[in-house]
Amino acid sequence: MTIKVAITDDHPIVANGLKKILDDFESINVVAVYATGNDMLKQIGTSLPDVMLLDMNLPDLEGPDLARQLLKKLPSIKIIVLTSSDVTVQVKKMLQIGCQGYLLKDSDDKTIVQAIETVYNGGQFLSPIIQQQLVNDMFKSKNQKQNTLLTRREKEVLQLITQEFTNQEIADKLFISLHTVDNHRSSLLQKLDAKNTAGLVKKAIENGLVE
Amino acid sequence: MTIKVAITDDHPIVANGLKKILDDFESINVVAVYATGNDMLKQIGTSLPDVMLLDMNLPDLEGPDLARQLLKKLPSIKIIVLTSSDVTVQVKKMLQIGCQGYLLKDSDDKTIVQAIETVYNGGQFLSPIIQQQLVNDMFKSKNQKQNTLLTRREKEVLQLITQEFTNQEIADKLFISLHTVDNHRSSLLQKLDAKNTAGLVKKAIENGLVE
DNA sequence: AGAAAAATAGTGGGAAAGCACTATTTTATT
DNA sequence: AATAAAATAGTGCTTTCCCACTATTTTTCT
Repeated sequence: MTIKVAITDDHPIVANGLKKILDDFESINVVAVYATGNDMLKQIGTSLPDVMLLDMNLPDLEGPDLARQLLKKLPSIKIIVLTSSDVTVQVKKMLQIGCQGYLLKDSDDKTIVQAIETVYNGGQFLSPIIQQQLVNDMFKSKNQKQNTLLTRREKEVLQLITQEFTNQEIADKLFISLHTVDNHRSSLLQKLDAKNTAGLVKKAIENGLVE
Repeated sequence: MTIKVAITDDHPIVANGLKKILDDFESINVVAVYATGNDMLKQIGTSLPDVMLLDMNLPDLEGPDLARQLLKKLPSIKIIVLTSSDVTVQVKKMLQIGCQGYLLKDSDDKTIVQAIETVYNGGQFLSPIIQQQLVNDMFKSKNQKQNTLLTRREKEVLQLITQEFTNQEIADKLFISLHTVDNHRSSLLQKLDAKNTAGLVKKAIENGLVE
């Protein structure tokens, strides 16, 4: 029994490195390596892997979107998200979509193989640090806010704020009223636990919402 | 003639992947892989590589410090900085210290090998994108501001701004008047070419003035 | 010692951000 | 089809930010 694994990562070092690491294991067969989300979606039909190692931060498509589309095409595929960031908000989102694993890039060979085998057998695998963070997060959110997830519009507004636009300029750009922008801004301050613009920008950068 | 190469990177996937990639080339011999800066410094005497592939963002030591210490121990070693960020300020710093190469992690196998061979033969190697950015940066700085240098007080104020303090709060903290803080803030806006608080925070983070 | 740069403090005014609300319409989700 | 979430828009108000000045004192450098 060999597990068919595919890799999607735009960093050749990571992608090729992973492939070489996995090639050493007899139980695993790397059937494809993709550099972009679109490449992967187009060609996935020919490789039909059991497990996909998916980088969160691809240049062309956002992680959650890509995962959703992939699952639509191959509903039985197991996705392990590969990332160097450990932002719990993103982890939650990916798990909600239906990903079975979440690995930080500083995992060693054995952990990766273990993760692949676990999800292949119907299990779930999270990097220990992430698991811990999720638990901590649950405790926190019970006491305070469960709504750390930003909406589409809030993200747009936040991004424009980091680009040094004023509320009025943002309103013009999005064809909405100044008041609406102000409202979004207030929600952002609340959700991100920030005091002012400075805090918003910091959180935006921390959460990878900039550039 | 084989080139002795060592790797220092805290991400096992990257480190092991790199090793496996380089093992395929006969002209290169990977003599050591280190996960932390301190490990590397301690054990570097036994491996004595010609070229070091050095990750910028190690958990224990800052990139510039580590490079300096490494060069003190092995003055003839060639260092290629490996990074996923392409912040020109950091690139400049590392080159100034005496690193010979700067590679983005999304370089492919051949580029990496080429970089190793180039620096081994006394040359310099930069990822094309970085090279371009450095050139652009030079042009910019010649046309406009040579005064990107912030004063002691300006840096203090900027740091407090990123910590979400208001001008009044900053004034109280530094035992100066609100007006003085306001003045520093204005200089910061000018010097950093920012429009507002959002811009200040972005620049502060870009230039590594936060945390 | 003298010049230059930095830090200090001020006035006055306009623009922007932030807060606390209410309220309607549109979009998702089930 | 019903409910919840998100997006929209508003009022009124206060605080903070940003700008353009002037001006004095303190540090730093040559």
